[in-house]
Amino acid sequence: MLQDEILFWLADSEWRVVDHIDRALLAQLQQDATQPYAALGQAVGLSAGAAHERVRKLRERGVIRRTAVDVDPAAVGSAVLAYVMVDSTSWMGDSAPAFAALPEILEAHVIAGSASVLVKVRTATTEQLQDVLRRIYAIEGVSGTQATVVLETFFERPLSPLTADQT
Amino acid sequence: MLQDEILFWLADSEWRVVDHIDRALLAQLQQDATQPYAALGQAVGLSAGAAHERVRKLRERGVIRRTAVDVDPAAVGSAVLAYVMVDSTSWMGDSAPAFAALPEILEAHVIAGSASVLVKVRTATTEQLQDVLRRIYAIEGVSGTQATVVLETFFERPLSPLTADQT
DNA sequence: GCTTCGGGCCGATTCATATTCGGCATGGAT
DNA sequence: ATCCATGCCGAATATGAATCGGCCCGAAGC
Repeated sequence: MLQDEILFWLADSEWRVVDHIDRALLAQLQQDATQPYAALGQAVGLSAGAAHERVRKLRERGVIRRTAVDVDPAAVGSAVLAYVMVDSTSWMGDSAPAFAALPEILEAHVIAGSASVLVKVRTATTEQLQDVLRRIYAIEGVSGTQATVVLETFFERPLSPLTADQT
Repeated sequence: MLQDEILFWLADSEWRVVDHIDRALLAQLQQDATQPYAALGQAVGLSAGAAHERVRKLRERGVIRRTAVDVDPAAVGSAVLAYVMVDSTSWMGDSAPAFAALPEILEAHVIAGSASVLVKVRTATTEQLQDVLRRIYAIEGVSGTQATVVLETFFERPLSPLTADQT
């Protein structure tokens, strides 16, 4: 029945449907993408073949963007996490490449509010964090930075496909 | 040679080594964890069996925490992204479960600075965001919130294991 | 109301890949 | 100098991915 399904209108004028079974599959695959399709199917009440086909289509449609491993930051030498509010004197809308050029920057967003860009940074030490701030400051249009250092991370988790349930 | 390797001293008094080949493997697996071990091995100059063994150990040691799919937030109805600074009147160190209980909260960190907790939130609409703020406000000890709405995301990417290269 | 068509699921088959294993080479320690 | 541990290779085996034909709907058209 259609009420169980969520419909999305996309820019390319195409309807895409993600029903509750797809959501359950996505939730499973966010937990563990290495489990066999047989187990996956059983978890959502489908045969292995049907589960495989649905997952294939979710990939094809771009709902699943990719499959990747989750690496412990501390294990590869990035123990310091900070969020940086970036102030600017000019329009930052085209500055994405400048931020992307700094590998320590994990996320960069244009935000509403007094600052104009918010970035998430991971480094090995606070000295390296300072160096990243210096390089951010060197970006065209940047007039200032305000760093917030994380003392302890409660948790970081993926988006739950099961919660958001209205159009 | 030892100079090529990064050594980490861990709390449990055990040395763990992540050398440059491990880093290359991690980088590959962050790009695409579905590729066969044969391709993986070729990418780093190892046989499939050796690559398999290294990856197995990286999982065992917890360097690889899990393998998961990356889901497009918009496709499952979470188009609004916001960061929320949470002010409090008391020690928030034990409040992790209270934040974790809200599924729309993707990250929660204790921070240095005027606010005490920083959370990342995804919802379908701004109305739902407001509801999340209301629920955050209801958490014991929370005295105020300050939300910053993201207008455009430049990028979100995984930590690069190749950059952080000093102890 | 009946027929046709398209979509989705199932179950089995085939094929690719993961996983395991024995053997060899290297480097460090006794 | 020898022993031992570690890591790699290449092959054998087991497992699961990917494919395919057939069946069962529900919707659209006659």
